[in-house]
Amino acid sequence: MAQFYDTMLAQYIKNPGQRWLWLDSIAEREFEYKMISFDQITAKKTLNFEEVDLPQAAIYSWEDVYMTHKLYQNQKQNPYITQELKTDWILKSIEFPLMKVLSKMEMTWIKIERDILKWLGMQLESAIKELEIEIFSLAWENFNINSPKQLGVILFEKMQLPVIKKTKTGYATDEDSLNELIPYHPLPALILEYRGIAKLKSTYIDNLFELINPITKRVHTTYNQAVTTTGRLSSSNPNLQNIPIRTELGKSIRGAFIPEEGYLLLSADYSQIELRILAHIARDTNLLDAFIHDIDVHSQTAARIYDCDMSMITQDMRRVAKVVNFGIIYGMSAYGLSQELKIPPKKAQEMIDKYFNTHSGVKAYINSTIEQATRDGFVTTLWGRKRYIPELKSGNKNIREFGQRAAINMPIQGSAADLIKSAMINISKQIDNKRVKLLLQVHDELVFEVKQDIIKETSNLVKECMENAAKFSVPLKVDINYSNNWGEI
DNA sequence: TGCTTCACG
DNA sequence: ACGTACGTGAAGCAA
Repeated sequence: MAQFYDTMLAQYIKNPGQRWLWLDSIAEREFEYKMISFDQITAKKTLNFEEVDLPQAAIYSWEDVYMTHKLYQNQKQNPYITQELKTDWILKSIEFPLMKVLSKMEMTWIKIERDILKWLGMQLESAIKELEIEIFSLAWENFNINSPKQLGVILFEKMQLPVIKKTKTGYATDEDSLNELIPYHPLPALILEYRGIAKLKSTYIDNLFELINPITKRVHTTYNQAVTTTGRLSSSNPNLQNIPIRTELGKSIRGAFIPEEGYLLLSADYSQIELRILAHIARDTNLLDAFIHDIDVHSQTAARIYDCDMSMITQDMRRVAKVVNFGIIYGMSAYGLSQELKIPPKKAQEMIDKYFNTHSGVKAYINSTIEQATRDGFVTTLWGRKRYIPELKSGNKNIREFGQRAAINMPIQGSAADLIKSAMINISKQIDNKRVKLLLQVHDELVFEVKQDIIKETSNLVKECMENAAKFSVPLKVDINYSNNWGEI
């Protein structure tokens, strides 16, 4: 088997925070060499050979080959990549093999039922029209509802509604602000409804429609392997990692994603993966206990925060605890929690104190991570993926505190990314590519297209692979679902 | 191009 | 006193 190497991925692993990973930027930075750009050799940005300056084009081609090789040599001698074994390991054991998995996923594509999408689009179109009429009559004039600027004038000047908060450029009209205005006037609620529908239509129906290949009836996404600072993938054109799911209307859009005739869509998602990883890294007694004994972790956290028995926990207490658990992973402040829960900052602070009093492992993890990150200038995942955080040394308190939150989050989010990447590589080696196709990765979820008659054994294989992708001090749990569309999964 | 808003994990 | 939860990508507006 031929050796694989990719200079861009190596550069990414060396420092995922670097903004420009394209060869020309790296050549300029590392070798102080300015490469000829594509635009420079083609007058009209097309590959029309009559308009190409051939001697220039020859140099252009040579540069691509030569600079790639030069960079390769440079990386091979770089003490960073040769001496730091773990970083080298990430590259060889995760990123290079993953490259082949992703390329297969990109070439497979996912099928879309055009008629469902078209029908939904028409429904939304008429809903939007009706809302427009209602909004314009309440505002006593026609205006562009999509323009935050024009909307601000209507709400805060014409209607004299109280200004909740401001942005750099004017009045804030985001969801939170509009929600607070609901008691004063019927307009804000209608605007929110309009926005929700308009957003779904333009981003997830109109755009998606244009990206369907008329012959194959499929869309293909691009997986970006070298963009995030934590090691996650991202997806674009279209972004299939943010297809709606949280509302009924959103879910109906997922219903248009269907499998090939004779196949089913199989979805496998890690349950509470980031909290499990936190339990493992922080060795927190409470979290370990919850996952080892398969106790609902949010209810358990609620019992600690409210200092009561698990049997006393209401739905609302559990909801609050869930917000706290997420907040911990993001390094939240009392203020942030108070905003999220719409409670006074003082109450939020009490809740956080209570959490840290009962979760000393998590508290110690946060403190030691910030200390280590500030000392070393970087954090790592369990697999050794690295992220530099220069913000930690900033003289600006806000920037510094942002660095601390990023330092708390990256080892958790990044380890989850490493984990699912390993699972993807493993699964790909074990499936029959004609009958089982990996289509999507959505951070903690994998979606496959599976021939109907082997759905049971494939489910088991995928579950096994994902749950055993790492040996942690807590078990990993994967939920499996399959259906004839992505909406019912 | 930058900003605002909002979809997802 | 100050700003305030991590990581993304896309659409639409305004300049």
